[in-house]
Amino acid sequence: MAYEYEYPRPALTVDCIIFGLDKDELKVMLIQRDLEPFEGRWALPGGFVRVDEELEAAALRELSEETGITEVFLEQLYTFGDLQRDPRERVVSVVYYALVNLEGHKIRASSDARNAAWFPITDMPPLAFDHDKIFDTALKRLKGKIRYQPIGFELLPEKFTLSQLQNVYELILEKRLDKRNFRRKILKMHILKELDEIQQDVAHRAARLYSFNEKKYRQMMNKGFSFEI
Amino acid sequence: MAYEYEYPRPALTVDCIIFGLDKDELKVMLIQRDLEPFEGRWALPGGFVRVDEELEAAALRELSEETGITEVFLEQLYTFGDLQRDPRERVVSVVYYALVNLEGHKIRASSDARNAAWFPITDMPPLAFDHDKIFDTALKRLKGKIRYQPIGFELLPEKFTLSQLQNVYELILEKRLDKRNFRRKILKMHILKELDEIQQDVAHRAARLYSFNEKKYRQMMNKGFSFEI
DNA sequence: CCAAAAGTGTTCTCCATACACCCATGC
DNA sequence: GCATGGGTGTATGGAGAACACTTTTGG
Repeated sequence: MAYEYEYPRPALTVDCIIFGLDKDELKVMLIQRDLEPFEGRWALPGGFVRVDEELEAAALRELSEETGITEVFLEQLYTFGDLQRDPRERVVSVVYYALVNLEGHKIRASSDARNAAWFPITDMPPLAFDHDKIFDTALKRLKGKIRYQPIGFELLPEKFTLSQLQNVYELILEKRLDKRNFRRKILKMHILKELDEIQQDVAHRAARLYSFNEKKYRQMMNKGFSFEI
Repeated sequence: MAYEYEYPRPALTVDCIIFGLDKDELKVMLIQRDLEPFEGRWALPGGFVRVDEELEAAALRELSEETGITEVFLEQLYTFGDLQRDPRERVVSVVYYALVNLEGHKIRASSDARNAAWFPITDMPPLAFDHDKIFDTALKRLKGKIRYQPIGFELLPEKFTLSQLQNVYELILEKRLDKRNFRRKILKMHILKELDEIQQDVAHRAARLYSFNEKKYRQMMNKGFSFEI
């Protein structure tokens, strides 16, 4: 079956840039291409948007096909449309970024035959298409956004310690934070629920666990509260 | 000439939401549709992306065709792709927002037969398609962005008074600011050039004129300075 | 001389920052 | 008992917020 249009149309794809926290490292999921162009190169997962499919649904589908993840923080990043970004034809790509925790979910590396892997953001291979540019844009967005929206929690398991949370901020902002000041600041916001549980299986004093109180956060947002680290 | 594809493709458009400052009011440019669907309704200017045209170039072309403006602040806002946003067929729209000054440039209301006009953001008519949603998104972005990026200047003529600048912030943030604190804060950043000129033709004491020192701003940005109101 | 907006300093409060030691636990 | 990270308080400086009057100019 073929479709006819009066004017040529750009192709429309979605790509996903999936950030995952693995112990003390921030990583990105990449897929090794098995076809030309850029055969053998690593690339962001993505694919065509079906004509009867929402953009976000397409991103979720790609994400689920590649990683098996279903519940995840997902947000539109930017739309990339440079004329030469794909050597085959004009392709405009709406890019979403996702934040996941690699310990909480058991994430399979890949669901199909393609080779998929997590790469530390400090040690990325050269990417196919304009995906290096997309990666830079995503990282910049992440750095900006984490300071004034509570997305740091999305990278952690539901229950986490304050040190883990601080570690997320230090990784993304690329600077050391003062432990006492960080704790005072984040606790003063009253958006964390202090649990009656402690860390397990660590070779030192076990830390208290907290969870993000999203309901409270929404209530406070509606009253003009503004998150800021 | 017709083009064939194996799978149906969504159509791709750009829309522009153009904010203009007119005296003490923030306005948006709208175009009255002369065709179905939504005949007679007001809508954001926009049109199809040509297959050999950059996204931003398409936005600039629409903008120039509708307003005659060529040099203008333009930035990608978001990509809207809801299945039912256009009743005729699946249309994905990459939306850009622009900031212009209505006094500096002589902006014609419209270049073609279509009816175009500026509407105060506080008094908008119901819009065609999902353009109400786009408008809300744009306004939210503007409110967020103006606080930490120097885009307020884009709405003013090259030479402006501090009161005019304060007025821009008050309009967009929808709150009154203290005159002395505002002046102290903005001047302390050293990103304004104090000109040897004063306001003309006002029925009261004439204020000093300033201009935005973009070069200095860039230099400071590279040294880690961060703008914030 | 009146109306309208320009321009200007000080005080107080609060928050960000800097900083070091003892505690609990597992091995 | 030792290594490892957990957990805690205070002092200081700087920035934001609140606040009112005089000056300049045109009409």
